[in-house]
Amino acid sequence: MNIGEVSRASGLPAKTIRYYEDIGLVTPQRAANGYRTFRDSDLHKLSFLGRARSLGFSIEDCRTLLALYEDRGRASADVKLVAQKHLAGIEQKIAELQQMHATLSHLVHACAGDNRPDCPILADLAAPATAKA
Amino acid sequence: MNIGEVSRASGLPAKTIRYYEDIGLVTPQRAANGYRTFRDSDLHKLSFLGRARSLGFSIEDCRTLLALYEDRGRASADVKLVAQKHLAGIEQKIAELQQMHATLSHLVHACAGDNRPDCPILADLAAPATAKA
DNA sequence: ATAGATGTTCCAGTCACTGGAAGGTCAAGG
DNA sequence: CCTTGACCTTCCAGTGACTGGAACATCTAT
Repeated sequence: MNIGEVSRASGLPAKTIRYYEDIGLVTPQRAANGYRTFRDSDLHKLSFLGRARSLGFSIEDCRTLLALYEDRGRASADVKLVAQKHLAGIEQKIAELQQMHATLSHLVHACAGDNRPDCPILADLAAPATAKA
Repeated sequence: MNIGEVSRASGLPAKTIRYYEDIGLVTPQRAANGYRTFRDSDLHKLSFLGRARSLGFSIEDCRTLLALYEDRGRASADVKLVAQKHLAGIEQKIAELQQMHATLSHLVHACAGDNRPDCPILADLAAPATAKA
């Protein structure tokens, strides 16, 4: 398979696939004309990567997960640990975003949004330490 | 005030303050020795920026908000629009993260986490389109 | 005089791509 | 045989918002 075909099959942009080769996540073979030639196993890896990335795993996590996937003697505990750490990171990000959301939605609600200059949003940004509402 | 003092007062790292000068968000004066000299208004701006950034506004949003803040003839509607767009972005990110969280926590839960190789997490990553649970 | 804290600039790296330029290769149609 | 268009190649630069570090100047206190 050429890169266009694996791109369609994996859902990953060709640019991304080349990048993954660059950083050593896949190692397609080369045809005589210089074109990359992907085996089924390469496509499989790329799909794995696409799915792991879509769950928010970092590239380094993906590298680890891929290595574990290919290690038939792995301990599932190792996989679980990677996933749990990532899960904790996600939870933290959600909490941060929810905090922002609470503050911002409160401010947006309080803002008239008309043609007058008075604006509680700007007032809040300008006066951080002040108690509000 | 020198950069160290405004750094302590604003809570922003000196590096960040220099960066903000680089991109034109603040324009401190210079003393004869080449040191940056910050006025109260500069510190005020930096605090504003720090707070806006902590609410997740992009640098470009911050630039807009700062301009609106300093425009006494602004319409609060303009401010509100910026905030609402940002709020929508936050809501989308939260939704994405919650989707990831749901999938991942399900998988983590299903994984024994022992020294055997069988692992539903890897199984899921390897078989994306398959129904699970 | 000197030590240590503070300041300066500039360059490079982060993360995971993404865009674009400049050019080689291939299959189909005239 | 030639051209057109789709596909492929490499390489360089940019994204966002800093952050780290090197190499050097300046200030403050002893």
